[in-house]
Amino acid sequence: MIKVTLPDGSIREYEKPVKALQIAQDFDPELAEKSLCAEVNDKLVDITYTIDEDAKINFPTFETDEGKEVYWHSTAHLMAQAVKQLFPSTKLAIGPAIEQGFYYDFDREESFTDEDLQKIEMKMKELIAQSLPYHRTELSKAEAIEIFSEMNETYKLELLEDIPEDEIISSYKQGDFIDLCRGPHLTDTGRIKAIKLLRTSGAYWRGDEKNKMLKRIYGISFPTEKELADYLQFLNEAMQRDHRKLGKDLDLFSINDEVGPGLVLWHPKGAMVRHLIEAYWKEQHLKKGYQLVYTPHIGRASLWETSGHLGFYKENMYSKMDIEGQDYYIKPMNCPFHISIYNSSLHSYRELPIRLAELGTVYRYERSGVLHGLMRVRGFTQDDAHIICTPEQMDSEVEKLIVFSLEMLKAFGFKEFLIYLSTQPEDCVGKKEDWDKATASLAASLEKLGLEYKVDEGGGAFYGPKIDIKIKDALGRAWQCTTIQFDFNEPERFDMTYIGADNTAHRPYMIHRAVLGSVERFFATLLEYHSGNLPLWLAPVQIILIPITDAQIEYTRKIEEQLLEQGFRCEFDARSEKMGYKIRAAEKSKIPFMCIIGKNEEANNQVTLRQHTVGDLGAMNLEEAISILRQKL
RNA sequence: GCCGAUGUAGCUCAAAGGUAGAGCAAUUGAUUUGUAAUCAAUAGGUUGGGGGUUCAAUUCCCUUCAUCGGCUCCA
Repeated sequence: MIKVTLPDGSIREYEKPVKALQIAQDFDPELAEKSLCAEVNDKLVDITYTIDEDAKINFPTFETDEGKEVYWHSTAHLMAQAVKQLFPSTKLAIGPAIEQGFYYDFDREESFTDEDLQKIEMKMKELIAQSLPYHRTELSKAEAIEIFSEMNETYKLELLEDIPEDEIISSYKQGDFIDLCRGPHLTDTGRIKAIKLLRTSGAYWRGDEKNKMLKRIYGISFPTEKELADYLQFLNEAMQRDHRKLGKDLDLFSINDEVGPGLVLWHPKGAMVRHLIEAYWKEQHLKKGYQLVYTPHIGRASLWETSGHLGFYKENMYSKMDIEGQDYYIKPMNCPFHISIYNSSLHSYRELPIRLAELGTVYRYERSGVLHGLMRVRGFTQDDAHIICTPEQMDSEVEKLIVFSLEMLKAFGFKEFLIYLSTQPEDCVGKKEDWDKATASLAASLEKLGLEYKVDEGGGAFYGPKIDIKIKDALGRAWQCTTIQFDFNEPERFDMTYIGADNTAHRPYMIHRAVLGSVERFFATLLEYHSGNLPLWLAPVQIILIPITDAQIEYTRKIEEQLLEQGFRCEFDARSEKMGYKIRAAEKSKIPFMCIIGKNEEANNQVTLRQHTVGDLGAMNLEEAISILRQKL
């Protein structure tokens, strides 16, 4: 007798071993139709899997992450089959499902062209029409090696080497195509309804740039054409809200060839937004007990030797410059300067924690291929601070910091965050017990605050563990903003001390932290998040004044004066164009409010307000208009 | 840095081995307009840079720079 716990919690008993699919059909025929695989005791298996003992069972559909993963993974196999049929000499590497779709890496001399992709897509559709079953075979390692060496799939053999001798290895076969794979898979290729190959790229074998560069094809698939069309539409919309496009359209910033790649020119409107972000940032930091500092952009080589940057960070630093025979470097980080400020005088434990904050512009070498709009640049401004505290203060400082960071991000409208805790890497400085203590402190704070987070095992900096908070861009790519990092390295190197209650010198703890991360990246994410429709308090131009005819220019000027007096940022469209034209222009430049003034308004001493994307709010007197505006601030 | 694609007017895009064209934006003039484009005229480009092939290159080839999509790395 086998007891099966069904998705709704009920239990059904079977006399004999039974296939998952059968259970699904008995439970809910509609679900059985839609289920892509089975989840037996929290392990994903084929829907054809036979259950021979008591089990808890679930049936993931495409609506679930597990279902999508299986669906896309099977599509990756299908694509590989098509590629092998069209280009038989191609060797297979790996082909997993990813967050949005799947890819497969191939070893082939030639690159895949757009025409190749089309051919592959056509071939995939043929194979879909044949509804080829995905057939699972379990093998010993020796058998697997035999099969894949016969096929000369050297990458698969390399993968096999890493699998322990006694482990059961599985392969999946559909039609004439066989692949080393853990599974599970769909029942057959006919389950895949709508496919699209999206792009090609290069990718190193096993992600290591010392290895051969393979040819990767990315694609996606869906159970219906409609879902595919929706997804392509989403990609299209994402393009519209790309910060690089918005930056150009709204004249916020540019990156100029002659100035240099990765170096940002902030145009007046972008600079206004940045100013507003920074002003808010400063205000908040002062409220939280931070002290503002300013530090130079370059420092002597000896400073960077003391800090250790010339040892461990040299690859990201620009080459030295010579000043009267002395070597100087442009700063990739602000910490040595902040520490120098701390070290400029003696500190008592009573002064701690000391929190030194600076919007510090740093320059880091980034390889040309990684630059990306404002998200990855070579010169950027960190909203940096260093918290120097006693070991006892560490917990409460970390906790305050997490709360503060989330508050700040929420103030700009962000609601969803990805939080990571990165732990001790192999190469690192500091004692293990310090690491454990600091890591535990970070984890404890996150848990105390009830925040969900992922642990990035060994992902810490070499000088300490850290918490990172990431925000997603328009395409769902996550970008790091907040980082809270312990530092066991620099307090030692700079011999930082404070005088304790016992009147002897002690080594303080130091936390590096950036809440927004970099102003450039944060600004970009902010733009994408709001699709360029910045909240009123951040909009570079808040109100555009639109006189309907020249006759109202004088009256409109008076209104403008009063709005400016009230602290609003205004623009005036005095062109001799029709109102509709000016409204269109204002809508396109995403100005939050329009103040439209014709002869009626002037006669009644009123203004007409129109809100961006909302429309006409009607005529009212100026006081009313101002109170509406104030409410939106 | 590596793999691939791209680079034409401020923006979006055409064309083609015989020295480039449109729409929008800009400028000027006319128009004085009631909630997403009034009309006309003008101006704007050594087709990213350098080199080569050719009688002729913006087009073909090489090289270099930059951008885009990834890999790798990170704020």
